[in-house]
Amino acid sequence: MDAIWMEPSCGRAAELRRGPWTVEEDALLAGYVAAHGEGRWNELALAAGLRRTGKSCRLRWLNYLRPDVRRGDFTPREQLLILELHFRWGNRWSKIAQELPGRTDNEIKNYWRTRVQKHAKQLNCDVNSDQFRDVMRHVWMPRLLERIQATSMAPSVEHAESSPAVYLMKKSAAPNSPLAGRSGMCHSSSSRACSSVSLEVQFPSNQLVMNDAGGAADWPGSERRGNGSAQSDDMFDGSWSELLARACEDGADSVLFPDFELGQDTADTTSGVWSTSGYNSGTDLQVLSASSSYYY
DNA sequence: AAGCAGAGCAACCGCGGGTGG
DNA sequence: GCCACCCGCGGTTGCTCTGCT
Repeated sequence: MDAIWMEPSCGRAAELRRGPWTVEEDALLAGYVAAHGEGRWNELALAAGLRRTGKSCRLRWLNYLRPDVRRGDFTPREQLLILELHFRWGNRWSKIAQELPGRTDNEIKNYWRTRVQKHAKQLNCDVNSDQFRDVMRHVWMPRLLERIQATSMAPSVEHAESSPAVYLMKKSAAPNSPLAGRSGMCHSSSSRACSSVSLEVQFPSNQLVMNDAGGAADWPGSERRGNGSAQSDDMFDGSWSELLARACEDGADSVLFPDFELGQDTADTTSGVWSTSGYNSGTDLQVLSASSSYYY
C-alpha cells in the first residue's frame, strides 16, 4: 500500500499504515485483544505495535476479527429483519446490527446500499419513497415471509426447527404509527395501499448465529458473485425485479401482485394465520411474535 | 485474451456525543 | 463552563473480483 511499514522496534514516530490489513497485523491485533480485551483503541494500537490508528484497529476488530462475526449471504430471515428494522429506525445501522447477532453495521449498511438501493434505482424509485416502501411492504416482505415459512416447512432442511415464530394477522394501524401518519404514503391513490404494516418476526435466540442459507439455490435470478461460493437470497433478483419494475411503472393499482396466500395450519407448530390477502381486502397487516410488538 | 463496466465489500473520513481534567 | 481526547456512528471512497463484449 501507500503507507510505509516500519518495525515496531523503531523508536521514531512511524508512518501510519492505511489500506487493507495484513495477516500479520490481524494476528497482532487479535492476539492483543485476546490478552487485554477491547477498548482504548489508540493505546491498544501503540501497545500492540500496530502502525494503525485506534479507529482503524477498532473497525478491523469489530467488522472482521471479532470471534462471533458472521459472514456470508444474508438469509431471508435476516433480510426481512433488516427491512423491518429499517422501517422502524432508518439508517441506524448499528442499532439494526444489534438485532442481528454476528452481523456488523457495516455489513448491513453495505447490504442496504448494494442490494436495496440498487433495486430502487432499477425501479426508478427513490429508496426512501413511499412508492418503494409500499413495494417492499406489500411484495418483498411478504415474499420473504413466504420463503421463511417454506424453508421451515421443509422436513429435510436441517434448520427447520429453528424457523421463526412468525404470525401474521390483520390489524388496524396503530394511531400513533409514524408510517401511518406519513403524508403521501398512498401513492397509488388506493386506500388499501395505505395499510400500515406492522411487521414483527421473532427469532429463536440461536437462530441468527447459524448459517441457514439453505433453500435459496433455486431462486430465479439468483446471482453469484465474489468467490462464487454463496448464492444470493436476494428477493429482488431476476424475474422479481421485472415484476416490481412493472409495479413502479404502472402504479400498484394496475399490477396484480402475486397473492401470497399460504395455507393455514400448514407450517410449524407455532404457525398461525398468515396471509397478505389483507393487502387486497383493504385491511392492515401485522406480524405478531411471541416476544414483542412493533407498531408503526 | 484483453479491456471494460458493474457489483460487492473493506476501509477511511468527518462529525457528534460522552467523559474527564 | 471550557477544552481536549476518545469512541462510535453514518456516509463515502476505492480496491478487487466477476462477467460481458
